[in-house]
Amino acid sequence: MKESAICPRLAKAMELLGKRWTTLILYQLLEGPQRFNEIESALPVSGRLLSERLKELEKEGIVERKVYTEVPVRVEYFLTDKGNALEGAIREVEKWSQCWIK
Amino acid sequence: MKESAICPRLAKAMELLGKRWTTLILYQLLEGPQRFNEIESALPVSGRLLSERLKELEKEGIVERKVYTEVPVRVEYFLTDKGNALEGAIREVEKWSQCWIK
DNA sequence: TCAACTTGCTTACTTTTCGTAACTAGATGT
DNA sequence: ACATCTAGTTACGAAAAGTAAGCAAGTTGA
Repeated sequence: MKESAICPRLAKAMELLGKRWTTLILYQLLEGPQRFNEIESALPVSGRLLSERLKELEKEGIVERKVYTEVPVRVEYFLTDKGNALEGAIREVEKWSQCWIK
Repeated sequence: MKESAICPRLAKAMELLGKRWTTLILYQLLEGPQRFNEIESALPVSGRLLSERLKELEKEGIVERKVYTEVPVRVEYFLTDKGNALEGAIREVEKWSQCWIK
């Protein structure tokens, strides 16, 4: 990698959001808190990748994880303030896709 | 891959925009038409990937390519209407990154 | 008692994509 | 003939993604 002329914050943001599935996972979570299996069913992403992405997003403070020790165990993921702040961007992409994707 | 519950248009959009470098390349082109080497210098992307991405974007009608047969040859890439329509989304991500990325 | 089920993952393995660097094509200039 | 410039392409090892099977913990059913 060579040095970049672009803003490092945007570069960092795109390093996160540009990863496969990440934005669709966040889009899914805009609907509200959701369980692992719910997200997995809603998107064509495998458990392996979903687990990986959710960990990354948790580490970045975009998503939080809450465990309910029920039977069987229930784990819910939801957006933090930082995550919810992405709604504008995600909605813009959604709008664009409605207008421009055949 | 299994079937997805989410809107196929958004899925398609994210398949494009979610690829590494794609959004940063478009961000760069928001500045105006640019040559291959200009984009390559502005971003930490290699010629190999830049070439690949620009072809994809051209195929999707998001970017256009114009060759000037000068000495040496000059090739400029610029956003189509479809590409420019992404400005809102890209600016939202930019704003988010300014507010939320350390 | 104990096999079976459920959720939320993890591991193992294959295929695809990426990153780095070297190389090519076409049109000059020296 | 040889070096130079832009705009790529090619080759190849490394990293990431896709697929499928396995696992732990608690509970239910026989």
